Amino acid sequence: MKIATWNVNSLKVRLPHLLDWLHSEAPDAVCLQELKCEDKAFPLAEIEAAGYRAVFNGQKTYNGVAILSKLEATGVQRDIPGFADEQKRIIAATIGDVRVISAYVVNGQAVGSEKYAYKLEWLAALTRWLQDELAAHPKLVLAGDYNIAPEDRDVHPDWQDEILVSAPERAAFQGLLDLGLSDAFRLLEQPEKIFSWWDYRMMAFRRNYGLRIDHLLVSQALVPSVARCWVDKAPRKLERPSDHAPVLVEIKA
DNA sequence: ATGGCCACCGAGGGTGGA
Repeated sequence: MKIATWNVNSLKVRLPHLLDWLHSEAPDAVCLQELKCEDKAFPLAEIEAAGYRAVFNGQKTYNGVAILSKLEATGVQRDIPGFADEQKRIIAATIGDVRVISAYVVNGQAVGSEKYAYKLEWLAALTRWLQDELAAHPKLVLAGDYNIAPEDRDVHPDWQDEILVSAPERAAFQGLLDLGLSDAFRLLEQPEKIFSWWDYRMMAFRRNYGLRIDHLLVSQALVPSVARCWVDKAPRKLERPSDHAPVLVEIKA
């Protein structure tokens, strides 16, 4: 089973890239973030024509998440239960025997800002909810744009901002790992300087000035089955790309 | 020179992203 996460930065703009990529990579499930479209504008017909079902939680202009899958998605949950939030950042569904969550973590803008406080509150609520999800679903993948680079090796050294790498953000990421989740990417040998996001400016992609902020966390029951985890840089090289590249994990049957 | 790009909304520049 191949599961992917991809912040598409506008589903409308990136739909041609997404459809081509679904055809070439044929993932079993894809978690999307930053749809930036309302549910009524979701391009369901095009995605179904590509051989995928879709569940989604969209909003106008900002945020928005979806899960595409070849098999039917059941037990769909939108948003974090008990956490009042206008922003559409979570959708969860069961595909086969795996619980899949597509998460778009708050960016936070700047350390100490109101948005930063919201980021930490949101992550705390996510972590509380994940305890219940893990208890109910031993096989679970928490996939998404975390807006956190977990370690220094996940950051190009020229990154000067505190946001995305601050100690409280990294502690929140560790809090998710402490639930019994593992960063699939770090379960395996990896090359150095692998990133999942590159700024549109400064020729950052060409220079590989990036951050690894898109992650696939897997529950303990899945750890022995993780065969491969990688970033697919190909879509980032296309004309008018998302600033994020998709990240994939291969899970043995 | 403390920006540079991209997408959004909406009709032009402000906001947000990371």
